[in-house]
Amino acid sequence: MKRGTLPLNALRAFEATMRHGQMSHAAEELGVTHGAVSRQIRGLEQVLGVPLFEGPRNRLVPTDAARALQPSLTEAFDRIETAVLRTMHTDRRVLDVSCLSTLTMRWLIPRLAAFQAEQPEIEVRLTADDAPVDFTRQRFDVAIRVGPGPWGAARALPLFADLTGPVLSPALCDSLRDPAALDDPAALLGLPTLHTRTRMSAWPDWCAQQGLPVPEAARIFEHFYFMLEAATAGLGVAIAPEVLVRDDLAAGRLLAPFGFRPSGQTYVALTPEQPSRDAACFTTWLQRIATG
Amino acid sequence: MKRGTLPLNALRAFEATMRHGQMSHAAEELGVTHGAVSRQIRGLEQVLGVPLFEGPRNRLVPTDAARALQPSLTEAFDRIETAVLRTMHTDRRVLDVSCLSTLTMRWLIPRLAAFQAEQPEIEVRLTADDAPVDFTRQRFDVAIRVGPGPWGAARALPLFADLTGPVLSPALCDSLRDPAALDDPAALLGLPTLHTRTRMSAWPDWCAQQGLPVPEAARIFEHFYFMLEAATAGLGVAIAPEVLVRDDLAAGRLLAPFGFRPSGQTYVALTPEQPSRDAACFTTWLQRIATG
DNA sequence: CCCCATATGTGAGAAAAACGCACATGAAAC
DNA sequence: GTTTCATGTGCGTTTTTCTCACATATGGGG
Repeated sequence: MKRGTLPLNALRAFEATMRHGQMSHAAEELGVTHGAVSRQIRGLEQVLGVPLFEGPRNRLVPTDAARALQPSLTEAFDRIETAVLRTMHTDRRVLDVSCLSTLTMRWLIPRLAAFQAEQPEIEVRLTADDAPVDFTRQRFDVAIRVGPGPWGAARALPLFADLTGPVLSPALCDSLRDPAALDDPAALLGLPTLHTRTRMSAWPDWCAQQGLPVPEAARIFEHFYFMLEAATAGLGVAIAPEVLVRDDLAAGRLLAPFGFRPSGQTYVALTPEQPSRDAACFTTWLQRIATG
Repeated sequence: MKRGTLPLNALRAFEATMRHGQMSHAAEELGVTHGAVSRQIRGLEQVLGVPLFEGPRNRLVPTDAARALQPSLTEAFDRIETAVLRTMHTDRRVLDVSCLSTLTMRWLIPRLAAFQAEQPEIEVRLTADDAPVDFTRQRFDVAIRVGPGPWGAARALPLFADLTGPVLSPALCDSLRDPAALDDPAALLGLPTLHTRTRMSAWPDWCAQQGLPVPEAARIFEHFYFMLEAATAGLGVAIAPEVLVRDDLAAGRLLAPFGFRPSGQTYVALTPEQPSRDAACFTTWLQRIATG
């Protein structure tokens, strides 16, 4: 059952349109398409029972009713926003961080306790994502991404280069018949090779680097960390970024007999051009542990 | 892609919960289940990054953050609602009329169709009430009241004098043993007498007029129109204003063997000193049908 | 201590709302 | 007449919100 209450989203779309003077600009502010705004406004006219805009399509003019309605709405939404922002920043300082999911799990989270110990009053809120980030439209303070760049209007702080190479478990390594095989990358092709849908080019790229034929995929995983778990379990060889397996290497859970090579991409911490103090604090800490 | 905007629905659920003191009541106001309100509030806590309620589940207590947030929200939503309602009534001409509930039911509503036929573009919105009306504080355009006057700053248009007298059903009338009894008002005291809490003085007043002793109350009703229904059903004799039984008399459902006498009070249509055109139109119509 | 009443919390699926995409349409400018 | 600009819209997808049914927590009363 639909509640008989105020169409708040439509009112917000209308108010933004009045403030900006046209639906397209309001759509930008709201992070939706102009079609969504258009529909909201027409729906609002149905509810209110009065037209809000008139005139030619490319130059809509607000009606008297619209002009009369807007000031109250603008003040109300301003008041709500102010109150909400005040509340959000009253209790705890929240830092919204968008990070690649595997990097989050395998590199960032294990180190995050150190940051929390240094800055206990900042709450880091992680969101797993790898889509392009637009700080004007999304409520993130920091985004960690990997790529060749450039990074648009965002401020990019390089963390570390993306180094990739084959990794396998010690048990799998021992299963190689000839111990001398570890001198020859081609020996790996005799083992099951693990792939992930999100990085299907990993093996072809590595093989091209080595001047080797591309092996037939032994297993394809939906998620990168599934593949890494499989590698750790000895199910095969995977091409992995060094940063994602650094802890496993250090712990002896994985071996990287042929090391890692630059993929041409870089891990970066992105912020708005004018980051908040907490965002700057966090990214400075990221750079520190990235080089440590 | 998710828009990074204020969670308006959640804020509204929260605000309603604060105003009502518990989620279940807020849910009633919003027309949803308590589960929906519960989820909205917990989601809002996630977004804001602060708890809004604490304490035992069956007696949640707002946090300081919640208390600080609510006033702005309440004012903002009130403002939005006021502005929206004002806009909705701009195009359609709405006339807010406050009227005695029994008069509304038994006299005004049966005649209202005639007014709508004459003025189809005016929507008459009725509110049953008998409290004193203050046009500077209440959003009424017209109020219909009965009393001795005076009527304060309001402009009062007299409609008709309040005439009261005993009424009973034909069946009850026939049950009187002596047909000549209808010449003697005292004969009525041999029948069950009906009273209403809101007009306990009706019978004493009438008896004083007739020089008769006050009868023992046979039945007392909470509402006037309940009493009138009982009289029509032959359960007893009631003292009624003529205007409220005019249609029943004309239809033969009730009899008034001893007629009606002025009670000293007058039915009036009240408006602000400067009534709107629609209010003037309506009160003119009221006077016309009152004398017709 | 048990039972009952009251109020919130939640899994899962359904319903509703909102949206994106791609294109259509109308009007003004050139 | 063409181009540009801005809104309008069909349709399918996504997201949000909700319901339902039950679970859980807590306090009060006997």
